[in-house]
Parts: sequence; C-alpha cells; structure tokens
Amino acid sequence: MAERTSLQSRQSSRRVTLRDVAREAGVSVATASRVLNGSPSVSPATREDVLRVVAQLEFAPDPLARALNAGGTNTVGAVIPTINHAIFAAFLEALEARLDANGYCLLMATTGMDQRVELERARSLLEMGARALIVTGLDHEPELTAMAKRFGAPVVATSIYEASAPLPTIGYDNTALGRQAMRHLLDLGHTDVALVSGPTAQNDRARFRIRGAESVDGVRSLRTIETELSVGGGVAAAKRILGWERRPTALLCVTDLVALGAMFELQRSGLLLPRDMSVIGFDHISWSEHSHPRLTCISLPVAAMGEESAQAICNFLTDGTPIPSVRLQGEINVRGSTCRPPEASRRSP
Amino acid sequence: MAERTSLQSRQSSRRVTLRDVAREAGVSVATASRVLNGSPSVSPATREDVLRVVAQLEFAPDPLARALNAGGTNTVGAVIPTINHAIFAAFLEALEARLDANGYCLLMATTGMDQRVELERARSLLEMGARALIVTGLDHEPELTAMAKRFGAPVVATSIYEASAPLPTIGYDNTALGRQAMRHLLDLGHTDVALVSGPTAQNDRARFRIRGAESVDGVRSLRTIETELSVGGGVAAAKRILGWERRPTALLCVTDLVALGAMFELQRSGLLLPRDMSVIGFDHISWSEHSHPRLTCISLPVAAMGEESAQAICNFLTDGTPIPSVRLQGEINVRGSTCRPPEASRRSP
DNA sequence: ATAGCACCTGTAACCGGTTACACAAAGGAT
DNA sequence: ATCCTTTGTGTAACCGGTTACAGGTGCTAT
Repeated sequence: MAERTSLQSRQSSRRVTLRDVAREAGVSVATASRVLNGSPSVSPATREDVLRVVAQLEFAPDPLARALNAGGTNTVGAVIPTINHAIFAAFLEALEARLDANGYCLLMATTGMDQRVELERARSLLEMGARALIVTGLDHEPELTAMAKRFGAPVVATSIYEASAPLPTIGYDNTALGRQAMRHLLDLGHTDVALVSGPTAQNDRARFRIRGAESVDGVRSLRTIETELSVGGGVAAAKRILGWERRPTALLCVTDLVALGAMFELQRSGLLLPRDMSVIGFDHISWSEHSHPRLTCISLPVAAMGEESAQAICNFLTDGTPIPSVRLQGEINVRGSTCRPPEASRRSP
Repeated sequence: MAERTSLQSRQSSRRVTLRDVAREAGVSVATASRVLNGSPSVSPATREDVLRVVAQLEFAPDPLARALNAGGTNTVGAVIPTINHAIFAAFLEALEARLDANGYCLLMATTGMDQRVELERARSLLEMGARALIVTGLDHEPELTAMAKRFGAPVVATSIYEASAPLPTIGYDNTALGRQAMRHLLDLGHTDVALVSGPTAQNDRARFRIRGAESVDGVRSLRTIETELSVGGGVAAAKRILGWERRPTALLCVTDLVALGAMFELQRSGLLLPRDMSVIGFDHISWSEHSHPRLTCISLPVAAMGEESAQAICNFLTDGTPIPSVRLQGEINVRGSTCRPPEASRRSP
C-alpha cells in the first residue's frame, strides 16, 4: 500500500539526475557518467562512492538523453494489418526475438488493413524514434516511403518477394505458391474448384495468390469468392458455397484460418471430409496439423521471414549493409484434407 | 533503383537538423522551431520561407531531442508470455488501439513464460523509454517492481484481479471462473472430470483456475494433467486421457487452444462429441464459436482488459490519476460441446 | 515628439546525459 | 633534482530540439 502510493507519486517529484548523483558523491558529472559506463579510468574508491550514491538515490539514467547522444534509439517499428491472426503473430514473435538478440526493441502498430491508417501509424512509430520500418506487402500510400526516408529509416516489405520492387522485399512468391496449390488440386483430379480469399482490395498477397491459381491450365471451373479473413469468414464462405447449385469438389483457401472455418461448417452440414470436399489452405498455422482431418496447406516460412527481416535490418543499422531482398521458399504439406474427387477416380483409373 | 540506393546511403550523410534549416532560411533556430510547432507569433512570410526550406531539405525533427524536452517518450511497454496465442494477441490488439487513441505507442517484448527473461525484457523496454509497464499475472522476479520504480514507471498486472496485490491488477478472478466452469459440468451431472492445464510453474492464472475447479464440492473424481499450452498440447493431453482405464465424462481445459486440440484428437479417435465426452474451455478465442461442435467456454473479456489497461495508464501518465485495480467479469458461453453424461441422464431423471 | 503597445525575431539557457580536452598529482627514469 | 609518463578528475562543448526573456521594429495615442 505504502509501496503503491510512493511509486505512483514519483511522477510529481522530479526524477533523480546524474547531476544529483555527482553533487551527492562530491564528484563531477563526467566522473559519475564514467562510473556508470564502466570507464576504466576511475579510481576504485571514487567508483565505490558513486555507486553507493546511485543505489541510495535509486538513480536510473534517462534513456532519452542517452539515446540523443548515441544518435538514435534501438527500436524498430512494425506496422502490420492485425496481430490477431496466427500468421502475423508467429511472424512478429520471431521478429521480436531476433531484434532482441541484436539489442533492439520492437515498436508495433496495427492497421486493420487500412492504408490511410497504416500511414498514420507509420508516422507515429517514426516520430517515436523507430530506426526502421517493417510493412506487409507492397500496397501502400505513396507518401509512406518518402516519409520514412525523411526520418532516415529504411522500409522493408514482407510477406512478398518481388525483385524489381522499389523496396527490399523479404518473403515468398505468392503467385508461384498460388499456382502450386492449384496444381496440387488439379493433380488429384479436381477441375471444379472454389477459391476463397480474404479481401483483395489493399492486399497484394491475396491478389497474387489468386492470380497464381488462375494461371493453371486445365481447370474447368474456378469460382472466386471473397470473405472476411477469419474463421468466421471461412464459415460464411462455406455456407454460400453449400448453397450453389453445382458444388465444387475442392476449396482453395488463401488462408488457413478461412480453410479451417470452412471445414468446420462443411462438417456441420454433414459432409464427410475429405471425401465430399477437398480443402487446401495457406500459411501453416499451428492448428493445421492437428485439425480433423489435418489440413493440407502451403506452408509459409513466417518464422524465417521474421528472423531474416530482423537480421537484415540490424545489419543495416550497425554496418550500413544494404538490405537485400530475400526469396523464401514455401512448401506444400499434403495432409488429410485433400484427396481425389469421386468422379476423377472413376474417370482416370 | 536510384531511389533505393539514395535511401540506404542516407545513414552516412548526417541528418538534416533544425540548425541547417534555420541557416538556409536565414532565420534563427527559435523561429524555425516556432514554425514547426505552429506558434502564432511568426509572420506569414517567414513561415512560408521556413516551410519551403523544410520541404526542400526534407527535414524531419529528431524525435529524441523532442522527447527529451517534453520530459519523456510516449511509449508504453508490454511484456507478455507469448504473442503467438490468440488470447494474448487479442489483448494486445485492443491495448495497442487504445494506446494509439491516446497518442501513445506500444513497445512489446515476449518472455516465453520465463521470469528471468521477463525481467531482462522489462529492463530493455524501460531503457528504451517505456513510461509504464504491463505484465501478465503476479508471478515475477522480485526486482521487477523495484526496477520499474527507479525508472518512474508504474507496473500493471493483467489477466488477474486481486484487490490486495502490491500492484494494480486489471483482470478477472481466475479462481471464481475456474469454479464456475466446474460447476457447469457438475450441474450437467459430470462427476468424473479431467482437468487439462498448461504449465503451472510460473503461471498463477492457471493455478487459480485449477484451485477454483478443485473447490467445487460434489465432484467424485478430478484428475489433473499438465500439458503444453497449444493445440498440440491439447492433442497430447487427449491421447493420454484416452489411454486411461476409467475414462472421465468431461474435460475442463484451462485454455480454448488446448480444448480445441483435445476435441480434434477425441474426434480422430472416433468419439462423437459431445455425446461421448463434454469439453469446456477458457478464453473464447475466435475459433471457439465456430468449431464443430461449438465450444462451451468461459469467455474472458480480454479486449476490455486491453482497453482498461491502456486507458488507466494513459490517465496516469497525463493526470497522475492513480491506476485502479479493475475486476472484469467473465461469463460462461454454453454451446454445443457440453451435455449431460449418459449415466447422469439415467440416474437423475 | 514621445510614451506605450503589439508584433516579430534573436540570444541563450535548458532537457540529461556523453566525451574531447585540459590539467593536476603521483610515480619512474635519468 | 628534473623531465616524462601515467592516472584520475574536472571543465565545457555537444547531441537537437524548445522556450523564457530580451530586444527591435512600426504604429497609435497623447
């Protein structure tokens, strides 16, 4: 109780500064500063004195003043669509861990998929001292990069790889992965497929995956529907598809979240998976391998993406090493949620 | 391309400072500063001049120097066990949104459930300028609060409510919620229950929930097992339970993640849910209401918790309003994953 | 003509540390 | 005893902004 009030009232009494410490210890601020930074040229006796006063006054150096001298903070900003999505969370977790290993901290902000918001949040992070910015995809307000440039902060686009982009991109080739997913279905014999995607408006990743899927020859029918990027969105999509007159034999979902939601709803309506409908997802979130049936999906190396991004940025901030674009490999995990469609087994023995 | 190199090489050429702007515009730094801060006492002509130079030189004020004058950053630090868990992600999302609404930014770090790590990460955030600290639960290294106090930063414990705690707590009464979950099962007629929890070692929330469940009278058998806090952990727990000689009629899982994993595995082994086994979870993550069957759970108001925490901290930082402890209400969502056990229906008509 | 005032603008102190440089005292070499 | 290092400490400039205070105009009121 006493503890609590004293802690909360501290704000009124101005903080203890290095000058206070120096005065109390009978030395100059320079010497006090040297003690704190472990400079060798301080006599043991003086060091002792200063440290005692530091402890007694509960002195803690002001991070800002320190950073001002050092010429910058050690924070990196990430502006992501939402944290409330397993795949971004996994990415951030890896990113943060690697930043920490390099002595940097993560400042984060979410955009709710809105580019105007993204710009404002990016501004906040830069104004708060972020030395670099991590964004998702290449769909951004045009001012974004100019603004970052003003602050001297590099911008890295993730979740995407595009060698010719104006920014370094660290991610995967969404078009190729979309193609790969569709080809898997086609190889199994599915030629009537529904493609379920999240909102494509400000999301180039989704658009590229769709484009990749559409580029596969031999698919008789590919109907695309857009839904919310969530389990609920998957449920809603499944409901719509179940209402179609001619039912597709497979679902290609651009996100595992949506795929799992769809699976839940399909099962609820009485379908037996994968016999009555194959489902393939994207991401490889932790659920996918445990679901029933286990979800076939294109797994995205998001942890590696987080680590690569963090490391590239840290290297740049320390050495000046230019941030390279990195192409990460996704891979298909064939599991229990996809199988040959009934007609296909009849047709091609 | 040219764009890219010029951006990345900026770090070598020192940044443009306000002095540069002032010199170029032929005014003093004071005037230049006034223009940037929209002071009314600057003649339109001068303002014009300065702004032109600002644009031309692509000047961006140094956030640190600004914050140093202002007497602090506008960042708040959160140290959480993991971001890679829907419930923490939802909490953080709400927290961050509310902080932003108040002009603050979120610095975050994860601990991987290790208290030593937590202490270090907390230190990093404070050294980076966090003005307040948000932690989970009350199990911490003792130095933590003393350290925060040195930096003049208040600490708020979340996910828990305990009026007598040495810190303000913003959360729910885990013991009561544990009791409520167990009572629901008992009311349905379940007297042989397995309680599946995550690691309890450094997790008071889990321990309280267990304690609450154990405090309910009338349960004939309550066997507790610990597993990893993940979908996979739920799968593993279910496997163990399926191997037991006498099978419980219900599972009480302290986390939805684990509950869903368990459900997947139970279904995979051929059980029909909820007939063959009732399952109840905790959290109410976005999956719970869509799963098949829909998961009965104790829903935790994590979004409200994020908002309350953020607001209380912002109020403290601006006004000095003491941070109160807040007790949030959880509630039970009875859905399809729990029903009366076979014997119970026979016994009590 | 002169005091009085409003309006702009510049000087310099300040935020709280770090650090180049100067310098005094102590020890070693000649 | 004198000169030359070392070693330890203090002075003051500096990081890049903000802002109190002190003028210097130009205009009106007397």
